[in-house]
Amino acid sequence: MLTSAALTPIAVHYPGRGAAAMPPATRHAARCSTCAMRHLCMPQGMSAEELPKLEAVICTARAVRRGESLYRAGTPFENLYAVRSGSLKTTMAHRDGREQVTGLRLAGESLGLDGISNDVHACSAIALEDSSVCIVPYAALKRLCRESGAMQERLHKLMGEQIVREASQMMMLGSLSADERVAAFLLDVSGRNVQRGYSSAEFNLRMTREDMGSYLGMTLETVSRTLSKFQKRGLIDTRGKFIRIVDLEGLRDL
Amino acid sequence: MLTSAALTPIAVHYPGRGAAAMPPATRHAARCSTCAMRHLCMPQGMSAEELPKLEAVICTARAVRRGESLYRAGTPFENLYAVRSGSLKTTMAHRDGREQVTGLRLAGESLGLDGISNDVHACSAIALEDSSVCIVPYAALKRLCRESGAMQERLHKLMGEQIVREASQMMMLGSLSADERVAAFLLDVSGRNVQRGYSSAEFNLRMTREDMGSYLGMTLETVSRTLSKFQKRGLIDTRGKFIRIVDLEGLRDL
DNA sequence: CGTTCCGTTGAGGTTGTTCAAGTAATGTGG
DNA sequence: CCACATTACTTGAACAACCTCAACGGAACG
Repeated sequence: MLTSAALTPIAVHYPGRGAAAMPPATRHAARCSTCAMRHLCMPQGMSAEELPKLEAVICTARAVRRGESLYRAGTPFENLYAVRSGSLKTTMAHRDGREQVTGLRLAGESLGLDGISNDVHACSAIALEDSSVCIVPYAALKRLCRESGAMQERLHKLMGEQIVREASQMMMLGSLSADERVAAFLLDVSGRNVQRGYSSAEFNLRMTREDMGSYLGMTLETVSRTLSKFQKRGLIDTRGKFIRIVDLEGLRDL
Repeated sequence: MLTSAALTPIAVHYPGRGAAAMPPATRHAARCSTCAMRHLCMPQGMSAEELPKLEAVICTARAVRRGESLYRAGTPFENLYAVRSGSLKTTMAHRDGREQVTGLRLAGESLGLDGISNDVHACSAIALEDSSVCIVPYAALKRLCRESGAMQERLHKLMGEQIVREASQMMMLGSLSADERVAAFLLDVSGRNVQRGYSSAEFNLRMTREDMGSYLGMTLETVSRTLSKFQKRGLIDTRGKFIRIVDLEGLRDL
């Protein structure tokens, strides 16, 4: 769990700015070993002698500006990533060019597993705000996994988690109404914020209404109308991309 | 790729009966090392000395009767499985009890990865016909993966494939019309048949219309109407659960 | 400070759902 | 092996949820 104070301000106190608002010194202090990477790289039970190897492998950082892609569908897969600050969306395209948002990654979460099956990325990853990621060369990580059972376990869990998360998303798309989907999405983001040590009630969702709609299988207009409706009912309080959940139970009950 | 002649009749020549139609002797002959397990367990590049270890770990079989569950959501995760004959669906439930079909597994495909993240299964797996699976104890497989890079690679690819498959399914649910979804589904099953050495044009889909609807995010009535429409247009030829694809290109063009 | 992108809201249309009835398959016990 | 019970599939008609098109106000950004 990411509880490092260094990252907290990014999401909570500088909601409109992202990583850019964090002073460079702080940014530098938030090295992988003390921040988001915990989640990917610091399984409990990793021995003192394994840790340095791990850090040697993983700790290269990369900045991605808002709108830029970290990787593109169809390009060779080489690295996994952990979001250090900011947030990204993953998208997938049809033959006919239609694109859909398939995922949202917040600070502390991992990225890039879609490339493992074919050595080519199946999705594109695009920054929703100026962000920074840790680069984890897959080949090196694989080697490490053969040396360390804890590391192997961690990687398996990461993949397993994504499998379950995507299955839940399929369920959501397949059997929930528009209202239910929006509510479930807000609760999901809220829950992930709690996991990462942030507020469950307030957050900045850097996706546009169109991104949300694409992710939730509906149009941007329906997203907007649904959020307005929730607001009228006193369930949430929204001002553009900033969202406060007022009645969490109310959202859960649909 | 599963090309064993022993399995072919199951899907092609005994469409109405499933594994039950195969004589017991044949069934016994179709041991893991020669059949479905290839896909899970016989990565290219596995050395002669690794192979026996592998077989020692994986080759326990289990029969699952139509309608029975191989595992249930919420039960402890211990094994992965490879479908040896027959087919299963995976389902996931909401808090409120609503169930949705989240996957279809044909002979040669793997099953159970949904349990890795939490050591508890997230889905249930239910046989669509009398089926048989190979049991692969996860703990033993993990050990093996640390000894064999090829095995590690294979497991990673399996998980990666499921991640990509589920992302595609999300796309389908999120942005395709009912017609497109049904067509995509038929093409998907057709393609998987080809991969497994069967006919791309003819197959028995043991799911009910309700299962398909649940999987595709629509009602059973819409599935039925859509299939009827495709039939009228000369795209497919259906008689209950048996489906022949007449105009593959036509389906691709929507 | 203008331009572009984003968000909101309304009116009307379409797709897919719901409810209902009837028919075909499947499985079971006699 | 047949008659029956059950489950699965098909089709129709009315309705609702969501989409499309359109117009406008506001925020973000160079």
